[in-house]
Amino acid sequence: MSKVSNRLAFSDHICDIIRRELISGKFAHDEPIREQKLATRFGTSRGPVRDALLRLTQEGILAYETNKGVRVNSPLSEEERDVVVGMRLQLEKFCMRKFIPVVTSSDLDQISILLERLSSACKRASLPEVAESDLALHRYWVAQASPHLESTWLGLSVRMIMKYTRLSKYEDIEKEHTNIVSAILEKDLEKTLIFLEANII
Amino acid sequence: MSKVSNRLAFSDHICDIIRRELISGKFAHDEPIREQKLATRFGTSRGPVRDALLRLTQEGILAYETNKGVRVNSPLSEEERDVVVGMRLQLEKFCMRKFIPVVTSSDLDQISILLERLSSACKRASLPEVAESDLALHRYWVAQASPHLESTWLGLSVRMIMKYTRLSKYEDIEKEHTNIVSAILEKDLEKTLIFLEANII
DNA sequence: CCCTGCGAAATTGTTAACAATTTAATTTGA
DNA sequence: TCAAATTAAATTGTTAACAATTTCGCAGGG
Repeated sequence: MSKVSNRLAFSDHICDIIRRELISGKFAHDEPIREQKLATRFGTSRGPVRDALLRLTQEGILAYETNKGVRVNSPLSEEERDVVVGMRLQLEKFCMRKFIPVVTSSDLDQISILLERLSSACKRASLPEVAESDLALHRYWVAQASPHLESTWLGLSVRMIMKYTRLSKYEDIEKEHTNIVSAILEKDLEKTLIFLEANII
Repeated sequence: MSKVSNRLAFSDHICDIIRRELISGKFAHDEPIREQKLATRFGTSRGPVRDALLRLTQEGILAYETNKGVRVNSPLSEEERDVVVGMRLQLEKFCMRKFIPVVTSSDLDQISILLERLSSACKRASLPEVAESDLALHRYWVAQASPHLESTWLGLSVRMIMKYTRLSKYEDIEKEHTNIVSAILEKDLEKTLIFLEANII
């Protein structure tokens, strides 16, 4: 029997792993996802897998049909993606306005670590790690500024990133986030928002 | 190929019922919600109840802690609510722009029925029914214009409505929606958007 | 060749039991 | 008396089995 972490339930772990794989394009669009297959792969029963799939359905990554299971949702249209980008930007700018005035040195340490992870992933040109550490960095200030809206933010961001074709230019991603973080270090709100807008497109 | 109506899974049903009760304020904020209690109430086992609670957690209505279960999420701050309102408005205006040019007479029939149900609920001053039919009406054009973003819209709308429903005047709600629908009937996009902005606040 | 039923296999939906963890109630000791 | 330790109860996490439903292959007839 596998060892279960104190804090995390199996279903949380499975949810994160599948989300990461969906982001990095491991599954094709409209491909059906079988509960038993994932259960045996993770060495659990179907229960936790089912929990994870239901949550990803609510995030909009998967689509669910009664008695037919889940499949990878079809991609957003260009127009739909533009709307999602606008909503995420609106949300994340709000979080940044709340965050910057109250940022602590501990926050800056954490952010530096997350940025370093992202830079490293960019240098290695590892798509899954770039996508994951990109989200993790943004998620930090969202969670700090407004934990209530963290799940809303995650849903928008994941759907955005799934349509992301820009992810091939790793050096741009690294530069954009370096700019954002250094603006945060200076506690320069306006500059931060400008770099955010340049990044979230 | 005509689509036969699928029997709804029990968890969907439970999810809808609990959401409605949360919207109408049946549970206090931070009140813990027990799986077994709901299971016996609905005459099922804990499985479907758990599915429903996890989905509502992802919508942001409930908050989840490992090994401690779910509780009603604390209400949004004024600022957070303003952001959510802005995001929902952005999304729903997009849907309306897509919807109005392609609206059919069948759509107009459906909308008229939904508006009538809302008016009736307003006249009876029945909070749960007002909240539900309000959402159902808006949901119609969202689902028609962009089914991909329907779950995103639902999450935003439910969190919005939880914060203010009890303060609203029913006659205002009825009038606002009558205005929106008649503008749709005239296929007047600009007028519709104006009435939408007056309603989603 | 097509297509219509008819099973058989695969898959999801639900349940009850058990394990792990948290919460409470009670005991114990200073 | 109060607080820490301990035990008991309640609650969530996980599992395996069973039921309901869908999907697929295939035979038979037009």
